[in-house]
Amino acid sequence: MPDNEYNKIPNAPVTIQDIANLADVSIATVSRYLHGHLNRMSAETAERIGRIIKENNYVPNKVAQNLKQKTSSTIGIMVANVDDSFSVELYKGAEEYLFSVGYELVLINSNGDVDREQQLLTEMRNRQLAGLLVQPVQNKLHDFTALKDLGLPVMILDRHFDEPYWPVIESNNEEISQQLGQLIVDKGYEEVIILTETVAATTSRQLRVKGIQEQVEAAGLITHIIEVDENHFDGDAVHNRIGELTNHRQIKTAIVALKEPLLLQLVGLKIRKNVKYPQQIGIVGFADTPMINILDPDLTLVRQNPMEMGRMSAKMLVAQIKNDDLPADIVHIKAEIIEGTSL
Amino acid sequence: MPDNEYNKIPNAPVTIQDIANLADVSIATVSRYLHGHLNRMSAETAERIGRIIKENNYVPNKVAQNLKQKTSSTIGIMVANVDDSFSVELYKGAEEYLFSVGYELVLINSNGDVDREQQLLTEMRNRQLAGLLVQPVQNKLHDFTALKDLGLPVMILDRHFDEPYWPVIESNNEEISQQLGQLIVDKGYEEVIILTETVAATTSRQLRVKGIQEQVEAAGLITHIIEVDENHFDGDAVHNRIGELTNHRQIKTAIVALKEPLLLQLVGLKIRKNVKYPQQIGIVGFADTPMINILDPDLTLVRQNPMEMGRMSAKMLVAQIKNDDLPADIVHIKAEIIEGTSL
DNA sequence: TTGTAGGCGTTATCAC
DNA sequence: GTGATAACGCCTACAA
Repeated sequence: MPDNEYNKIPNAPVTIQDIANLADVSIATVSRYLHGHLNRMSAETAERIGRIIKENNYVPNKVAQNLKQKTSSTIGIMVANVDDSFSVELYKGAEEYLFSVGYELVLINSNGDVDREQQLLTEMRNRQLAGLLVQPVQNKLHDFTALKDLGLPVMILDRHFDEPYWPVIESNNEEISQQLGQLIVDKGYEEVIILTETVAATTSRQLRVKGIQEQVEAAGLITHIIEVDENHFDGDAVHNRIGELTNHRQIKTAIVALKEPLLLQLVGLKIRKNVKYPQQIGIVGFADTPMINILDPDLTLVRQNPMEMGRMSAKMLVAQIKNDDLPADIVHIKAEIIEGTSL
Repeated sequence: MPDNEYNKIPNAPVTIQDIANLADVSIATVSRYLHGHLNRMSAETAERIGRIIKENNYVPNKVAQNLKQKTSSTIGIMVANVDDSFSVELYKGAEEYLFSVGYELVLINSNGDVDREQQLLTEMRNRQLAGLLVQPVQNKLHDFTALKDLGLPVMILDRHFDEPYWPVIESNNEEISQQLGQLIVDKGYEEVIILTETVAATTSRQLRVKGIQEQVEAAGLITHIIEVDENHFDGDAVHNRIGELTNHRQIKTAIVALKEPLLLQLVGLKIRKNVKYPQQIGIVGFADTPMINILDPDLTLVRQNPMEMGRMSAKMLVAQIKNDDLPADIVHIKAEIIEGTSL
């Protein structure tokens, strides 16, 4: 049955064929028009096609385009935790750049769950994405090989694997932590408590602990690590543990929160327990949102630049897509220490 | 050229045709296998196909499936502002439900920009999405008609339009604001200051102001509205203005922040300026993240339930997709007042 | 139980 | 200048 009779269902999207029929040309000509090959047709034809496209509100079907072209202008970013503003900033940085160069960025959340990550990864495999930005949940990606086989351009954010395969964007975790350690030493602290989630789970935590310890222990200080579960934070327990470790605040101690939510908890404790900082106890932590400063402008903190990390990773991803080769292996985005009075 | 010779480029994704060749059956049989029609083939065939799919790590090409089926299992959610945890919670609630029923949810950010919203909307039109969740930036959607023509299932979150077309999920803004107004009256306040971004821009703000004013002015109190730009918050200016309005705290005044970031700013001011609350000045605000309570557990606040809003909207969207009809016009998700001591 | 073939909406290579 | 037409990978009547 020829297509130029009107047996369309209502709301059926208009196709290139519809436009061709209405304009009385072939779909090839319409396609040429759409791709700007206006020199290959008469001015009238072009005008007519243009008008009819406008009138009928025609937009090419991306799915068909993607199928044909075996790629799309959509890039995915799989973040570890949308609740974490760090992840959101990664998205924003990447999105800003990608939008400016004609890609769309689509976010999915592995929600800190490795199985979920695995599942989403397989689902993304056959999506005809142009590329993928991944902030892995842990130190390794499970579906590693499947992605490799696919030849899909990938960037790894905020973590790295033992065997690097894709380029990595990270904060200069070790370096900045050394600086922080040095600062703690310089300020005359006698002991250091590191408040963190399970250290072994991510490279960033490992590097931070390493950096701080190196510097601080070289100066003869003792470090303690308190590992907590962010989702079941027991303020009183932590407060008591800190009390024990500091011999009830007789020892001048710096407490370092390796992650913003933990720093927040610490600030909350400080307010509630009415502890006097930083005379005997100094606090400092990693934090990336401006918000925390609204609350306590005097906090000393280590500020990463997740937005820049997102932007840079997007640039490198596009480079991969275009050149089909890998730029650098690993790029460090500088974090900085903002000195307040809490340390 | 027949497809069963190996002229594939390396990394070319394996197709149903490849599997058919390797298994020595037709693609129809493989397709049947994939769709679980195992009764329509011999056990050996099924076993063989299954094995070969495993071995070759085959996953059907979603793009081709979508093109053929004219729909997909992907749902989009366009949020007004990823920086706002409210938007993120909407996403999470929707995602949780959709994931459980086999859809994927993909987030895009209009970033509070109506033009951006417009553009993304047109880009989404031809994406073969199964449905779309939208938290509009303002009281109206521009590309309204284009979406209508498409017959795409849509849910509107957190805003509503003058001419409702799609079902809406909202907080019970007016009702809860009336309750809040009553609470303020009951607590013996003499004046009310409402701190908000431009009221006219969104229905939720309008309804909140309306609810509070109704209740409070019925009791003879005066209300003042301070409209600020969240992104250029001038703490000192707001502090001074509050000072003027309260005759330098001689008048017992309740300050209501209509949005979490503004409440945060208020708390920040309170800390920095060392103002004594709530003897003369009470503060209360809309806030949705638990975080704010870590900082100040004594805050009285209005907590919406964005996660439930996301979940409910997702359910209703799926209902639309399945039944092709609209459930209810508008659903209100209850907010609640958490009483602390700050008001 | 299994295969053939047409079509989903595009793109692009040929022809004319 | 313009139009057929063969893919892209998959689904699904309809045959066999």
